[in-house]
Amino acid sequence: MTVQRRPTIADVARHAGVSKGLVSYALNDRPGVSSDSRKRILEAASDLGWTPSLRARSLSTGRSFACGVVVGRSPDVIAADPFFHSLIAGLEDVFAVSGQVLVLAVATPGRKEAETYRGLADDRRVDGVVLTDLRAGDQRIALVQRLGLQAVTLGRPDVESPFSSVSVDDGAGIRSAVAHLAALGHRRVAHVAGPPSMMHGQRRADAFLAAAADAGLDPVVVATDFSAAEGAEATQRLLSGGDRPTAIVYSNDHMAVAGLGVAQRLGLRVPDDLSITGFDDTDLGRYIHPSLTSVATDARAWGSAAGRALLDALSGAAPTHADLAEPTLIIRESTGPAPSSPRRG
Amino acid sequence: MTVQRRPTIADVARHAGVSKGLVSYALNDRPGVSSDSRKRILEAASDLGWTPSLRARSLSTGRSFACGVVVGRSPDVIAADPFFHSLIAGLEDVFAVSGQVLVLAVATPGRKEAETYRGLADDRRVDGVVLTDLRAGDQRIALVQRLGLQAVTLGRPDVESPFSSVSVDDGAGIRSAVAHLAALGHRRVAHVAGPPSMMHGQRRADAFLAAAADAGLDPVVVATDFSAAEGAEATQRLLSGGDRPTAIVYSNDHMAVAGLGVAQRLGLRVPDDLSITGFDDTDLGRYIHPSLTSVATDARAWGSAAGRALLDALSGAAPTHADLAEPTLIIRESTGPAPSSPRRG
DNA sequence: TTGTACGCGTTATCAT
DNA sequence: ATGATAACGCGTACAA
Repeated sequence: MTVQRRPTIADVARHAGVSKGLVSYALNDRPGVSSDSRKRILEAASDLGWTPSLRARSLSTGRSFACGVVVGRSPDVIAADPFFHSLIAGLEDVFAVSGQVLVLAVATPGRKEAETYRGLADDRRVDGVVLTDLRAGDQRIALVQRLGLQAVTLGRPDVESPFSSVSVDDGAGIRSAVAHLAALGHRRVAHVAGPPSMMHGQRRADAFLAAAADAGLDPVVVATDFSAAEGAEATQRLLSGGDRPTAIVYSNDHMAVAGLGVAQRLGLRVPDDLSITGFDDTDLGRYIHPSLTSVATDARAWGSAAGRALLDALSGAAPTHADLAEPTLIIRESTGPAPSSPRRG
Repeated sequence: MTVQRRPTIADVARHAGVSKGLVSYALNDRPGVSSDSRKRILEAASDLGWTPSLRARSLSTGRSFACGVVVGRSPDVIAADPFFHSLIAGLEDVFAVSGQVLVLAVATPGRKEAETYRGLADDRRVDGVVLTDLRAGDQRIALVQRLGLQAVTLGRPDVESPFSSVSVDDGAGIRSAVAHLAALGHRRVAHVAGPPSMMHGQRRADAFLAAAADAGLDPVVVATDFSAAEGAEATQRLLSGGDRPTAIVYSNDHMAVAGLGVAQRLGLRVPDDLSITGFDDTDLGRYIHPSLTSVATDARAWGSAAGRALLDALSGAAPTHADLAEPTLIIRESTGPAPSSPRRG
């Protein structure tokens, strides 16, 4: 009675009457194997049901066959952001079919981001990482490079980077929102932005100001940390000030929903007194009342594009810079004609 | 000029003047090493800055030092559920300090759940998994056991299980919501439930019915898939029917917010005409108008308790069954006194 | 084409 | 009781 043991490469070699090394060559489709031996080897392998051992391969190649995402945002902010789930689903779409695995690490106040990357790198728990929420002068790029990891950035960094990037022109999304509002007759428009330290926060704010200038509008921008709390607070400030905007463009849906709550609490009707737009087109926006006009990006497609770019880089490809389809504005009930000005009414 | 190379156990052995094997024994605190040698070995290791190679250890022990979470819900449903982020943060709190890594896998319609578990298991990408969203007669328990993985379940399964479980009495949360509504004078109350196939969906529905019976209320339950879309649809049905409820208890916040939208669209005032309660106490509930009365659970604590239980199991501990603190009802603006009945008004 | 050394920690076996 | 030695896992790379 023989113990059920997983077949090793040595078993295959014995079975095919060749050496271990040759088996490895044959199975990796490399030259230097006669077609006769190759056939015998492949046959033996399939006879025995052999599959390579991940851990042995890992030891001899130094690769881990895993990629990582480090979540650096505070749990509260990220917890409510559907973007990440979609992104991760997109990454998984790609990783799953290529034998990679996705490692998710959370940087906490206690364990800083840099340490988290270092931890993943010095055990080489991952071969590469996806850098999300790019920041101005992002230190992580140099860090990750120094740690010897591959990476792909979501969006083009503003610093020198040896890594591929996959970008979405979220500025275009903001521009279409502003154009939509301008066409509806709004003049005094506000933007509840993300933090200027985050590139997409800043990029959207820049796009907002540029689009407002183009349309000859009177813009105002308030920065937040992307959380519902700060979104609500910013809205409160904007609406209780003297020269109140008639439209607010939010940098994400989450803040837009919170802002809607604030407006309603102040007795303003949306969109009659105030138009609002979100960003991300989350599921919920469709069902609230009024339903939310929002900029739709395809986070899942973004994730799979990023995953592919990372895998390419891991197999030695040169860095590339891909631009995904422009986001589109989904117009719903939360935007409407600007209220006629008090002077005219 | 010598190449900078990571010190191996052989280097430590040479440095300490002993054999490789003895070094391993010493470093793993195993008997058979004289205190003198042990001291020399530990010194040599720290001199050289030696740390064990994860991949070598992995190869020789067969462990991967990673744990997995397989997300089985459809991306749309999960994308909006903050529960997972908090859960994962809690798991990471524990894993990070114990050298484990969290592997996140997403089961898609294309790649079924069972295959996903199998994929993780036969390369032994993970040593154990966290089973979330337990289902009635959950097949995954037998599957995971057959695959030779350790596991911990979130909630007690209704089938024989060799694994530890960590539970939250979400039924108590629902009961407190129903009691709150009963105290406000509501008689005709509805529950927009999760799917009966999911244990927490069913458990909450059961708790709702039991609590309603206790309070002598007139209950109705509608099952959904936990999505905003079905939550909205269920609400529409409930509110356009003849004997309309004066209060709706939702099985999650997401559906409650969608339901709120539907009610407002129908011209109902919340809470004057209709009271609603959510479950999870998500961030957003605080900021919408009216703010949402909701059952608060501590998903992060749940995650870390589950993580600890899994690690214990991996180091050979017997299965345990832990119950976490009961969820609490956070009362906000979306619940109020029952409208006086038409007959009396 | 083939045999063999290598990567590296763990553990079983054997010697003192 | 201590310690050394060698086998093990398994794919890869290189010299023969």
